[in-house]
Amino acid sequence: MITSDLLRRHDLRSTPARRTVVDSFLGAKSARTLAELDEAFDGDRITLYRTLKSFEEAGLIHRVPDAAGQPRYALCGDDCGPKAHDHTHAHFQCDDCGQTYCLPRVAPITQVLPKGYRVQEVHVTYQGTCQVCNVPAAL
Amino acid sequence: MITSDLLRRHDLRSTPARRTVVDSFLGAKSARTLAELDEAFDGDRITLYRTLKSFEEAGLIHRVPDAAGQPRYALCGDDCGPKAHDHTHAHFQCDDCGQTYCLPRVAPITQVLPKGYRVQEVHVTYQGTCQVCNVPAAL
DNA sequence: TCACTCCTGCAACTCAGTTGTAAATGCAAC
DNA sequence: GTTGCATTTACAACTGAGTTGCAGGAGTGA
Repeated sequence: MITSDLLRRHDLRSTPARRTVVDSFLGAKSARTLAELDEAFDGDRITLYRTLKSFEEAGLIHRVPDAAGQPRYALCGDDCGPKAHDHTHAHFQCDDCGQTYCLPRVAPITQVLPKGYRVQEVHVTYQGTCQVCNVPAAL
Repeated sequence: MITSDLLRRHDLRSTPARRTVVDSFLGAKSARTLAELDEAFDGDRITLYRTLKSFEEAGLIHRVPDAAGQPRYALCGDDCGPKAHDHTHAHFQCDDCGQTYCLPRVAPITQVLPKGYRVQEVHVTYQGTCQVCNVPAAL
């Protein structure tokens, strides 16, 4: 079973609650808010918080900064684990459907910085209309 | 008086509470968290919330998205007002001192986006070491 | 099957932020 | 300088997000 494997690969026990959360991520192509995850999760609110924390520590998911400051969560790539995270990709937030998508990696754009600044990470978030909502109604 | 003028230019009444908040912004070159503002503010917590909300609506300050999702506030440029905001500049968050600075405008980097996405705004946040903390100890 | 470790759910709590309201204050008109 | 009105401030009370402690239950390896 894919879900259980995914959990075990990150040294996480396979429990019903955790499988529900992972399935919720696998079933959605965009980053999930806590409210969205809570809706698909019939267990305790505290369990969800702890589950997400465990997932984050294990490198299974990562937190996506929302334009409004609201936290969102998305599945990590295969390269991520408890010791190394690679989240230099950009995020796209759609004003129409409200979804947040992970985009391919951004090219470094550090040259615009004034002298003296040393950059470790770059977070880029686009706001606009996504592929799905941008399709003309005629189609 | 500069502080009062700044308030009146944005159609805001000049009150002691507001002058304190504006002075706190003028005295700091980096974006302020609510906690930092609250420390410099001896009035009511609720007054601070409402003051910041008024300032934001009047285009005097803008909200800066922190890497951790914590809201920060910074003074707007002269171009900003209640009707138009121009916040296409980037922000730099220092891992050493924890400060967040507004940087010059970023060049558009929309070409990395897959087809079908229409971009309205780009939020760029750098994380690393700022000018001040990056100075070698020998200096 | 058993024992141990980790997970889950419950209760209780803290803290950030909001709403309603009455009193105080700023500011413009006279 | 005084007055009146609109706005601002402070207080009380509330809501909701997130955390902590703990006991019981479930997963996993021997």
